[in-house]
Amino acid sequence: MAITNGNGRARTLPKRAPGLATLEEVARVAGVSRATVSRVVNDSPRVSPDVRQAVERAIESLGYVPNRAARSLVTRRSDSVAVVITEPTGRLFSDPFFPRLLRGISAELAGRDRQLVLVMPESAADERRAAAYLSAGHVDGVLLTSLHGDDALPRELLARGVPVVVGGRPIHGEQVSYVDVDNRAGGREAVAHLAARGRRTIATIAGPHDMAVGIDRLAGYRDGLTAAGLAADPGLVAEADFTHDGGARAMRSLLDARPDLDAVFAASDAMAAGALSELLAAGRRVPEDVAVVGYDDSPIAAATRPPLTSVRQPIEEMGREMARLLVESIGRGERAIRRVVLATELVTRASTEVKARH
Amino acid sequence: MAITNGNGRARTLPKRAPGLATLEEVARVAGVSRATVSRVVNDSPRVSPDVRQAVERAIESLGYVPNRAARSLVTRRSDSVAVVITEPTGRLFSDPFFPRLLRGISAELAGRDRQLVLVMPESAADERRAAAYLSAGHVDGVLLTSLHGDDALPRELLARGVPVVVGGRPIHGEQVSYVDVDNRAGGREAVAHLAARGRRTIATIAGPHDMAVGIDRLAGYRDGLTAAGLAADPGLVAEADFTHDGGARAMRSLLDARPDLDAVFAASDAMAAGALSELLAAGRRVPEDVAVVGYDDSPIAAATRPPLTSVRQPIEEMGREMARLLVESIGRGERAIRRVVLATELVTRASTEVKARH
DNA sequence: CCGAAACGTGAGAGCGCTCTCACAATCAGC
DNA sequence: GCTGATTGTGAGAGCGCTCTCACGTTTCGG
Repeated sequence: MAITNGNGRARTLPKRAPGLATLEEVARVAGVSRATVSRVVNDSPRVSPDVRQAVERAIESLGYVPNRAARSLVTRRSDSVAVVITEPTGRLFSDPFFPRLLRGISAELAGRDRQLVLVMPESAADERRAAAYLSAGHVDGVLLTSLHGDDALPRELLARGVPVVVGGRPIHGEQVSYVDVDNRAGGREAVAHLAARGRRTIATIAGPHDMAVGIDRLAGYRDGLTAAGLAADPGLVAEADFTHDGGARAMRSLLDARPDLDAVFAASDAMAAGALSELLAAGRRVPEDVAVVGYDDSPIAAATRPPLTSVRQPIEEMGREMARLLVESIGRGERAIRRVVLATELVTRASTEVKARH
Repeated sequence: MAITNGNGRARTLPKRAPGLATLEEVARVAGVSRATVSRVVNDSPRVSPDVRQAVERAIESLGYVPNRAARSLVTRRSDSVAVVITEPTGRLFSDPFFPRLLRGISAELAGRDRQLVLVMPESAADERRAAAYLSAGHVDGVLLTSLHGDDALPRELLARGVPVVVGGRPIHGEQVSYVDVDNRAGGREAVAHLAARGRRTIATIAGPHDMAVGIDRLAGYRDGLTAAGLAADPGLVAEADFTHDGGARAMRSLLDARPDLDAVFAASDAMAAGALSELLAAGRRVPEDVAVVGYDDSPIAAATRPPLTSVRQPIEEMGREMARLLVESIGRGERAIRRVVLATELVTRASTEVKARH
């Protein structure tokens, strides 16, 4: 008879799955104590070689796997790390940033035998719940991505003593470890590339001013202008929201303000694609009349006509680095702040290269 | 002095984080027994209203959060669910399928108070490790996506008694619960749309023959031809690998075989975009000479010129449904096989609509 | 108004593990 | 050969929780 409690779960204790031995059983088979088996399992050096071998054989024959819950209970470690992705919209779906980042994180954590717990709050209520969950010590550390400027989560977690590593420079200079790509250098390089090809009136479609990527890529654009000896003009700067349509709108306003522009650097490929559509609709040839550079080197960049020159970021690497920093910080138990900035790379395609005439 | 064991972790037991009360403390504050607090926490009906209220007040004042490890240890439940994403390449990065799916899964699990453990094996060794991990009872159930035909994982897990729900119809008709979108109906609808606009020589760029999505969308294409009274011609069918370049190559061979074709249905937006580039390069006008339909309704579809008519899939919904099926199956403890197929929707854009002349 | 059933609560065991401590055996130094 | 350190091992406590069982109290039919 199935009696259920308030949760609708069966009340009777399920039996341990067959084949799942306990430390106790391994100890009996190996003819040693539980403590010794535990030492073997945890790689303690204080075990004699022959005993170790006997235990390993017993483990093998019983297919023993440690019970994480029991271990967690006593060590007060969960050996799991949360990845929090709070993305209202846009970037989450418009390019493969998150899958790549997750892949990098996952690869690094798997190698260190840590679970990856994914948290994707959608509403403010979700975020509250997530914060409570993360603060409750259910995970050993937290990886945060795409903070919006006023995000209190990292502060809260740090205050609770939960190790945190952020992906992307936090905008308000919070005292927290982070890994970022060198967005500023990427922007600078993009503009240098355009200037080297003779472009003199280089516009930019910047990302939102309240996101570090938006700010940094714009700063890089300005650096690039300065380096090339070109004048900055507010009429050459438009802001959009990283989306295709936003990019198209921004392009329209740039064309209104400066019909003479001969290049555009967009802070995302989606925006660059939108700008490209708009340029072609306005009768400009790309790259002959206007060269276009995107950012992210996403699949969109290869799919447009002409394909887009774009700034590639080492996203998997960023994920790996985040995981590495976090696990090290957990292991050491210290809370030193570390910052890692990874280099970008410009990928050249037809949107900036005028074919030689012959 | 920091003494560390073989793991390089601090040996001394960390103190429980301040503010993290135990059941015991709550019981003391509320003036009841541990068992009663447990009942309140677990929504047992057998608690009198006044006692319940007292306990809830104590929980509130102490900021009590149950320790999952301790609970898991006794219930033999982890209240966590693994999501396994095994994607050699391509789909993981070419469209936002996985982020959306994860979002759907995450939303559903959060509402049911379950953790989402993400597993992304990259190598065969990773997969072995993942299989061992998942079989060891560390999670209550497993959500699998994008199986390659010969994947033994679902069988293994089922044999171990681990509940499994698969995303996407398994190709070999495995006896396993799954959620899929109606790829066949989507293909049929795409072709019907083209036929209704007077297209008579409709080609298709199919996905790989060893993936259910490839097979089903092609079957839908054939259904559509039959329904429209059009003849099937092997020269109108090309196979590609879901990528942009693959789509372009397939388009080239289709144009060679049937230069008279007036429409193409591609089984992914990336392939449709590749086909589009190729068509334009070959001097065909889209949609005037050749109409193009993609699949997935990904950002690529909106970014091409002209934008692509495409088949939209309810991906978040699919994730939610997968999570729902899994959690229900865990809760009931039964292993009945369930199948859910979700409807698609055709999103019409300029690649199939010739503007009326005036 | 009595006995039985239903209800609300507490005591206590024990989930599987790690870690401290105690102790026996071995080793080194003189 | 004795003392003292070092090493390998086991006994045992206890992490925080859930669940069974026992028991006192209320409810209710006859």
